[in-house]
Amino acid sequence: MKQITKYVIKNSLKRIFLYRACLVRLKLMGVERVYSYTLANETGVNSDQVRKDFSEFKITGNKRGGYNIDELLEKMESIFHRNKDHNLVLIGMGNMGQALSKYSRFVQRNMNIVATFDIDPFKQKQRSDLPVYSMNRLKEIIDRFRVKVAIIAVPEISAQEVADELVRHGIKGIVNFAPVLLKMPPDVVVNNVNLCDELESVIYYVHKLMKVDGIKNLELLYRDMKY
Amino acid sequence: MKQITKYVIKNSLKRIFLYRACLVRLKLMGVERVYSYTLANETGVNSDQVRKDFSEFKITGNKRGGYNIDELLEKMESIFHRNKDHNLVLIGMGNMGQALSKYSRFVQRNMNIVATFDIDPFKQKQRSDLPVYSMNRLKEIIDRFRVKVAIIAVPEISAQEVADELVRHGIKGIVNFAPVLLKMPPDVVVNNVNLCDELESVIYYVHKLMKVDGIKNLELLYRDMKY
DNA sequence: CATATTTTGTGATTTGTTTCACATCTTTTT
DNA sequence: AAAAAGATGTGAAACAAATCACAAAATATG
Ligand SMILES: NC(=O)c1ccc[n+]([C@@H]2O[C@H](COP(=O)([O-])OP(=O)(O)OC[C@H]3O[C@@H](n4cnc5c(N)ncnc54)[C@H](O)[C@@H]3O)[C@@H](O)[C@H]2O)c1
Ligand SMILES: NC(=O)c1ccc[n+]([C@@H]2O[C@H](COP(=O)([O-])OP(=O)(O)OC[C@H]3O[C@@H](n4cnc5c(N)ncnc54)[C@H](O)[C@@H]3O)[C@@H](O)[C@H]2O)c1
Repeated sequence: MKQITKYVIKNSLKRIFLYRACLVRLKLMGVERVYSYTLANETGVNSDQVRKDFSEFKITGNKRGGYNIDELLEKMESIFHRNKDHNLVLIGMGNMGQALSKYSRFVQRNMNIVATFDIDPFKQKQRSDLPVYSMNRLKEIIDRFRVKVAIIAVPEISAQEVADELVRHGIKGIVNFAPVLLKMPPDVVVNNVNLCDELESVIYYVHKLMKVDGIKNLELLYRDMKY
Repeated sequence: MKQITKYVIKNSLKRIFLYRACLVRLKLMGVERVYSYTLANETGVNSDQVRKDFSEFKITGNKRGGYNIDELLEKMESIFHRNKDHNLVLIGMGNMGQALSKYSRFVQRNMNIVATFDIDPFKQKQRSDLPVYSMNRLKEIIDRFRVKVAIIAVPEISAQEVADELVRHGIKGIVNFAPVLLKMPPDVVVNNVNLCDELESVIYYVHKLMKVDGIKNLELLYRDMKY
């Protein structure tokens, strides 16, 4: 029962990520407690929204006293299952795959790429920080490290095939950099990251902004962009 | 007059990108005409939505006859200003920058990275397909190629500073890979691409899916994920 | 050429999200 | 200790997005 599988990160979840990043920064600066409007200012949303978002995720603070940063972060960590480590596999060690494999922030956030895979025997021989295996060791590694989430960075043409194999071996979540919609069973989460689209949408909005004349229209446009 | 600047690609715009990719594929397969439900099937949305989206972007077809693929694509090209070329600059030729600079699909979609920049003199000397300049040639290149949109792939710590410089030289749109919110004048469009967040959100939804028991809850979850 | 069929395009309706407004709780001040 | 001030948390209201439903148009059929 395969179907086109894709999802959009809910805006409220996106904002939660924003708040968290902001909290981490404030904590480093020695701040201990924040108010909804503190977070609002720092993240460019409004304070009602901050509180509503918190309410959606069952996060509470102290009336009048705001929120204790440590408590907030702890709650968020448990919401995002960051108290445990998450093992990942990365398929495709081309340009994109190499860059991702070297990205240290994944580890900082408890997401460890335990191994990478490529069909190209040459790529397998290159030495890099992470092992590059051939595809026939996929099952072994996924089982050994109990991997549930994979990153696909193979060419468009191979993406579906690779995704199918991943799912056969028990993968339940995929971040897909190939610009294709994958057909997957409904219990697999697929997040498509399409960098061309991200760029094009900026170009689109820039053109729109340049065409706008009056202040009125500008405000309408900002609304449109969810400013 | 700087402020936190960010925007979210409207879902309707995201879907338009989806339709276009699908149309390109169908055209290659020799298909000439599509119906709203064709696109709906291929992209996993429903056909009412396809028509509503088209209506939002002033795209029309023939009653009973559906849409002619060539006409559709032409209209979309003009909506996205793809009839003209778009020159881009890329700042930061580290792991991410290198990968992006080699991504051929940008060019296929009329987006040309005309030059890249890095403060590291060593990076400037490496030979690559694209020139790697020092930052003091930024203005010259932006002016010469009438660049309006830039890609930031420098470390978090330098991103704001680099963005400020870009804006001083006339850049109006930024795709920012550094995990920081930029403070920008309101007439600059900033699209933050945060790959950690993309991954974490998948982990989040995978956990949610695994916890779900009944079919009922599954449906609720799908709704939540904008399946 | 009249009738049946199919598909678009869009108001009307439903569903979802954001903003508003204020009761409630907590801390500070007098 | 009472009053004032400041912040949260959450229904209600306003706004936005998605789905429904159907008239209107185009094509096919007999
Ligand atoms: N390079 C970028 O900046 C960039 C940006 C956005 C998206 N992408 C997308 O990411 C994907 C990879 O891009 P890239 O530039 O790294 O391409 P690439 O050609 O450099 O790398 C692809 C890698 O995948 C490997 N591969 C191919 N088929 C495979 C298979 N069946 N199983 C395992 N490995 C396989 C190849 O050996 C190669 O190493 C593409 O879909 C591309 O569209 C790339
Ligand atoms: N590598 C990844 O896969 C990845 C993924 C997502 C996001 N990012 C983000 O992208 C950015 C770059 O990541 P990276 O892995 O390529 O880092 P990197 O350290 O490999 O590269 C950064 C490059 O920027 C250059 N630089 C530093 N300061 C500069 C300045 N002021 N002006 C011009 N150039 C400057 C450095 O010389 C270096 O070449 C970071 O913000 C990172 O968080 C990277």
